[in-house]
Amino acid sequence: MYRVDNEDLNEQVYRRLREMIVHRELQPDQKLLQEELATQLGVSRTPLLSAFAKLEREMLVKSVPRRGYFVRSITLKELLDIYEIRLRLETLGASEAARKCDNSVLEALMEKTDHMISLDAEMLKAKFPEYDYEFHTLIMKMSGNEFLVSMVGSFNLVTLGNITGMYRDPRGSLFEHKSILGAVSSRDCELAESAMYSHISVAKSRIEQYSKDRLHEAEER
Amino acid sequence: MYRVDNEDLNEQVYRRLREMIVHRELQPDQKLLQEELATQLGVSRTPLLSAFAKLEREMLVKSVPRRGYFVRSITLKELLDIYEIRLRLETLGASEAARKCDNSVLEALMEKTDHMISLDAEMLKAKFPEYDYEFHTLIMKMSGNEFLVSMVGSFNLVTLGNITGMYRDPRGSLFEHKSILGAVSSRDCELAESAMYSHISVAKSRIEQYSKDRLHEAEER
DNA sequence: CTCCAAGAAATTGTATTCAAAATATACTAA
DNA sequence: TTAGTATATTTTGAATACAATTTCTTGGAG
Repeated sequence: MYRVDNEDLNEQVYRRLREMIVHRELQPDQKLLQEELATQLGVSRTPLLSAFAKLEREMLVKSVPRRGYFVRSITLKELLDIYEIRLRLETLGASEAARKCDNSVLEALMEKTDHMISLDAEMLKAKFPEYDYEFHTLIMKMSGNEFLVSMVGSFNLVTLGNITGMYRDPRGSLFEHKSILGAVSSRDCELAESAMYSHISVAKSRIEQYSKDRLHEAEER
Repeated sequence: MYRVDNEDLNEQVYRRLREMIVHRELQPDQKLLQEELATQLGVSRTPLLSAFAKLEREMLVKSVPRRGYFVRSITLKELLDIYEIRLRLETLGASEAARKCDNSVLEALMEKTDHMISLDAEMLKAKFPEYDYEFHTLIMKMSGNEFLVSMVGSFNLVTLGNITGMYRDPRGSLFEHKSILGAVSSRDCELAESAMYSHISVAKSRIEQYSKDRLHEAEER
């Protein structure tokens, strides 16, 4: 019999570091001092290095040989590149989710979305990022394609850690989520796909707009 | 001044292991004995573990805590899931490549493709997998989206290691490659996208057909 | 005062070590 | 024999150790 619960230090350290990066406890471009981090996490450098290797392939850190590991900072171009990919992958996921839709998961997600809508502005702003990550992950899970889950998952993590300050009012997102869920529950693949497409397009335009504004600001000074 | 050439053991070991898996020197589901592999590669277990961590996120190995690392075997469903994703990602890549196309790379690739066509059947069969990997990678590079390069790259590696025996005559692929290149060089995004779409669709159907045949065979026995 | 060089300190990359867990082996009892 | 258990061996997970490299510091020289 296998022990599925078993989680080695590698994995724990990996998860914790990932969290620290996404939550900005570790700043972009910050050098990851191995001894310091190891002490802080109460482990040796060995599991840390394996965690770094994973995070590297997930674009959350970068390695400069003989210089160490650094939190990877994402440029605007890269962020848009990621959205271009999410546009392709998450539409696929939504379409497949509609095909294979599991009602129990779907209902729970609908309830959660309604619950979010009922929150007041401040509370919503605080809880939205986590919820948003969960929403997108669950849709991908419904698709039954594990690769989608893992890829979209890491893109969303990168996104999460990098769009601080460019968030729009989350309420709009929530209504978009509801239409996606509606399309999925009615098993309409094409509708689900297009609902997801516009949802992500909106977010992408928002980022483009934000970057244009910042450029403008810079010019005016 | 940075030393870009610098490649630490981690990276060397990672590359070598990846090669060994794709070339089937390490069989699917085979347990990766750390001490043995380390000795064989002339390193200690430390860099090996970092390499494993990377390969794990690349779906080439899987970790079973306290039991070790194993070469990941891909099921037919997973292979088809991968093709579904490639269909989405590589069409995006082809379209962007057509938009930003760099003629020097393109011409080299065209020549290489023509050269491949001129080879005799046996030679072609031997050299095709490597060439195919390069073709798809270069198209993604032309797109200018680094994430596409790395994602499609690892999918192609997984594919490469798992479609042994289901290869069709590569000559057909080469002609499809030529139409993709044609579309890219004429900067026609939509045509490039659809050419890539049908190219990957053909490969996908081939796999579906193969799996049906195998099922049939099994029933007849 | 600034720039550079030499030496000291810190940090990384990698090997080695050791404890804990898993696997294999040998022995005993039915 | 065969199953089950105790013991030995192997293997993993993780800390420690150490050499090589980078970074910091200090002390001139211009």
